[in-house]
Amino acid sequence: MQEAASRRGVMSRIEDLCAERGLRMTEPRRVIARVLSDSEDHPDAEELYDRVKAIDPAISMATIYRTMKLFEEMAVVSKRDFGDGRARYEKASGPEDHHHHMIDVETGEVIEFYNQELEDLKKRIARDLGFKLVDHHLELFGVRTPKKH
Amino acid sequence: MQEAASRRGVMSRIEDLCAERGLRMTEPRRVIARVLSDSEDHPDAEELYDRVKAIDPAISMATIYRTMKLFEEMAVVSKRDFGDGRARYEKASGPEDHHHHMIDVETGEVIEFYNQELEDLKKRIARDLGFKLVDHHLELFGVRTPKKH
DNA sequence: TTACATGCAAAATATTTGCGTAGGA
DNA sequence: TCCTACGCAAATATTTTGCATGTAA
Repeated sequence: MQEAASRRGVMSRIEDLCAERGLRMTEPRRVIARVLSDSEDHPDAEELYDRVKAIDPAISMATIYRTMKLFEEMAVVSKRDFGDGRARYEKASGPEDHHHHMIDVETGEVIEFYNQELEDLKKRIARDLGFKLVDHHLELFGVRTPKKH
Repeated sequence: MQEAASRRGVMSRIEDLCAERGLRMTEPRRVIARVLSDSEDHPDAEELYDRVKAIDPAISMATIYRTMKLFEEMAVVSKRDFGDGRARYEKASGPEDHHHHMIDVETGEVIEFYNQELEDLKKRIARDLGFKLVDHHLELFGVRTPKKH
């Protein structure tokens, strides 16, 4: 298990990153950063807004979107798309922990997975096409198969 | 090269599929099916609308969306997401030709590729997670690397 | 102090839907 | 004929933006 953000004093990992990169750390950004740091799922803007409002009700939806765009540009969060019409966000992890998503099309449940073979293969495919990989998304959509007995 | 749709008489491949599946073949559906059959790229709704209007100006945007949803449910087209805010469509290909997309983040250029190793790996990952794969999306985002000299 | 971030509300985008009419089987 | 698809326009849903004000550095 990696070093827990909440045990490193008052600042979350995401706050650290923002500070390192010279961003002006305002109250809304601090709150949003902490909510993201504490989230283990894939909230959309509305869901983030709810969680942030629970801490500081003055923060607006516009700031959620503006901050997500900022954090995304700074590679602090990743934007995801699971096929419903809205964007979802999760804290960015380094290239050494680039997981993907298996989506249960019947329940909407999202399972994260990581596969080293896949990581290697993707890099190889990109290189063969003459590209350096900047980002990549993989979503698998499936139905649960009954357990064999 | 597979049998060209336009040489099989008046009906496009997509029209065939619709007929086979007992869909009422209206004029708008016929036109949209042909536009899709003739498209080798990944048009969004607006772009499809333009191409369709060029053939029959009476066809509305609502019908584009309604028909895309219908065709998607019938597995006649696939919906794609390349990270800008809109859905893109392309004619569905069988599981034996499931290609993916490499997107040049600097130019927006989209390159299709196919990789059998990747197909096998994805199926294996899904199975290991207890799922049967229904659909899957992979997009690689990258920058072109200068040719070695 | 001063540039930049914020809240609010309006705008822009993308997509869906209700309703009365038209058209395919 | 009869059911369903269609066009139109209004409605939704999501995300972005202009502007006046507030605030971190």
